[in-house]
Order: sequence, then structure tokens, then C-alpha cells
Amino acid sequence: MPSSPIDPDGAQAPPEPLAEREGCADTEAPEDGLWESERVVSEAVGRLMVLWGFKRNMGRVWTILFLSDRPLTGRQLQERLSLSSGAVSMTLSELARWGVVNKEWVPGDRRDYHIAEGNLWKMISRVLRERERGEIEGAIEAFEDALAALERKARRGGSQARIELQRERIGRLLELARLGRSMLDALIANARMDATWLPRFRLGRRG
Amino acid sequence: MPSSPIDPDGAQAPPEPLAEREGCADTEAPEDGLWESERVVSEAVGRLMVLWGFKRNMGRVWTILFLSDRPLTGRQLQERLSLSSGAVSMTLSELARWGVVNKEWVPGDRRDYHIAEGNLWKMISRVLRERERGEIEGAIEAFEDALAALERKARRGGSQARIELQRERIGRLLELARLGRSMLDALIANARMDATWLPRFRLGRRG
DNA sequence: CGGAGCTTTCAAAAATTGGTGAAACTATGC
DNA sequence: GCATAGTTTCACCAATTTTTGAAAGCTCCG
Repeated sequence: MPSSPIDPDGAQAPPEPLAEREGCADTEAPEDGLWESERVVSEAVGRLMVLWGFKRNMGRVWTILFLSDRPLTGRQLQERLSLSSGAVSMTLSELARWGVVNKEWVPGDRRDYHIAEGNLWKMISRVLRERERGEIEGAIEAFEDALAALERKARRGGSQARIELQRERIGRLLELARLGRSMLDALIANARMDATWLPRFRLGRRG
Repeated sequence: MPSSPIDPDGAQAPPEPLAEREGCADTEAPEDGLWESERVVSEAVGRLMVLWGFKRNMGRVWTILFLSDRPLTGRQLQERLSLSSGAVSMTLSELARWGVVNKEWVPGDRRDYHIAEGNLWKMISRVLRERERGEIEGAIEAFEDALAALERKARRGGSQARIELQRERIGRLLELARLGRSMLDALIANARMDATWLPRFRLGRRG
């Protein structure tokens, strides 16, 4: 019966039901219980996450879950990544807030099992929508406000040359921000429409 | 003769050659010598720069220069943004390393005058090319390395199920990263080709 | 030259961010 | 209930990043 995703008795090295045990011949870096492939990918994803403004550990934890063939407990993540219990807990709840990691509820087991969201486009479009999109929206509003402030100043008098220059340049920033917004929206719409999507990407001139 | 970009005698409030003095009727926030429009835009750009992994002050300084109708000295930036002299100097040299601010050399004036790069696409494509592009390239290589490590492990024996799962999932990450790379390349190519470019943006399915 | 006026450098301070681990808390099993 | 295994919270600590300001360095003028 598939009552439990893993065999609950072997906390440290749970026996695998169908295959031989995992640790039999680790090519390299067996010291922390991570495969070389897991180590390399989790570091790369961690760096990408930092580039995106998230914490490195969010990327690392997500990757370990994504590359695991079974749900993992907080304890297991803690060991594999050499993190404190607090860090694992906080990282997991942040990941959960972004919807990229989910808990699996196993009756009769007090541990929480965690699973990575496997749909990459779903994850990405969600981040784009909630984070990038909001940020660019805020910038657009700021630029619009600035243009309004400029008109107020123009009415009250001031350097016409400077006002005209700012009008033009803030206008360009606004135009650029709106372009960015529509690019994001296009990405998000496509990602939502078809998650397995491997697109051909094109840019064309206006008209 | 256009020997000097501004009248060098009025350090604090240089007289404008063609228009009336700027400070005559500031609508709001005259305390730091910034117009409301400048304050709002520089904050917004500063936030966007943080999102992109740069320092807030880089965005603020660039914006003030971008919205100025004449080159500015370090001193003037220092006053307008209430920064220390060191901060201004370091921020300007960072901006210069990215090629988004240039110095104007005025013989017979010991001050440096600074001008913002006004070509937004040039700036953006440069950042995409040098920063994002490199980062994603590194990730692609890491994923490829991880797949190779996985094959080594497969030959030496190990959980076939886990190896197969990782092969598939790392493969998906790799595919996604390659897609991101081609999107970046498309953006960069278009931005280079035509800097005033206001594109229509499209995504289409493969095939 | 030597002084005036700016800019740059850099060590130290301040601020921010991230991580730790023990205590508090929660959900089972007995 | 109560003990137990696991999770979350949080005050504190460590590492990193940012900012400061004073000293050193330039450049031009007289």
C-alpha cells in the first residue's frame, strides 16, 4: 500500500523499494551525502536565485527537492545541505510562500515531507507575475507621477528648457518601462497557456 | 564659444544662459535642491537597479545626470543626493565601468563633468550581455557538467530510478536555461541593431 | 614652484543580511 | 493526558555590503 512515500524506519538511509541502495559507489564528494550532480546543480541554481534577488539557500533547497525521487523531511535537507534546523524551516516556508515547494501530509507520521513544484514554467511565471511585474508597475506609476509633478512645475514657472528635457527623458523611461511590462505579460501569458511549451522566440519591429 | 558646458563661476547655483534661474518657484521638496520629478524618478530607478542587482545609488546618480540639462560635477551630485564625497566618486566610477556615465573633459577647469549615457537600449543590452548572459552561460555549463557526472555515476552503478529521474530533470533545467539564453540573445541583437527601436514583441509556439 | 579646488583612495564604522541554536510549540503514539 | 519526535520562532551572532570622512593625489593658475 502506498501509505507512506518513504519507508519510515530508516531515517538516515531509507531503503529503496525497487533499486539497490544509493550510496554504494559514489564517484565523488560523498562526504555530505550529495551526489556530484546534486551539488553542482544546486550551486548553479543557488547562484541564479541570488541573481534574481532570492536567497542562495532557497535555490539550493529547491534543487535538492527537485532532484530527489521522493519527498524529503526537513531533517534530511538539513543534513544534506549542512544547514541549521532554523534555516531549513525558514527557507522552506519562504519557498512555500512562493508556491514552489509543497508539503505532503502523511497520516501516521509526524514528519513533514516536502516536494518541489516540478512545473518550471508555473514557477517562473508566478515569480514574474508577482515580483517583477509589481516592481515594473511601481516604476511606471512613479514615472507618471513625475510627469504630473513636472506639469505642475511648468504651470508655476521654471526653466522651460529643463522642463522640456525632463518631459522628454522621463517619457522615454516610461515608454521603456511599458515595453518591459508588455514583454513580461507576453511571457506570463504564454507560460500559463502551456506549461510544457518550448517556444520559438521572436522580436519584430513595430508596424 | 562652447568652451565650457556650464558657466564655471557659479559653483552652487550656476546661472543658466538662456532661461531664468531654476530655483524660482519649486513646487515641493526644495530642501535638497531636487525637483519633485527628479526625486521620484531617481528613487524609482534606484529601486529597479536594486532589483537588477546594482546599488541603489548607482540608479539615483545616473538618473540625476540623465535628467539634467547640463553636465554635473561630483560636488553637485553630492549636494543634490546628500551623499559623501567618497560615495559619489565610487558610484561614478562604477557607473563608468558599465559605460553608462561618461566624463566630459573641460580644459581650464579642474572639475570633472559627468554625463549620463542617454541611449537606454545601449545600456540595457550591455548589461544583458555582460552580466545576465554570463550568469546563464555559467548555469548551462554547470547543468552540462552535472549530466556528465550523472553518466559517470550511472556507469559505476547506483540507483537507476534516481539516476533516470535526475537525468530527466537536469535535462529540463538545461533546456530552460538554453531557452533563456536565446531570448537574451534575441533581445541583445535587436537592441544593438536599432537603439531607438520600439518593438512589437511576440512569442509563438515552436514549429 | 606652491596654493586652490576637486577627486580618489581606503581604513574603519555602520547598516544590512543571513544563519544559528535553544526554547517554545504542535501533532502523534501510547 | 503525557511523553516524544519534529517544526517553528526569535533573540543573538557572524559575514557581508555600504557609507563615511579624512588624507593623499591631481590639475591648473598665477
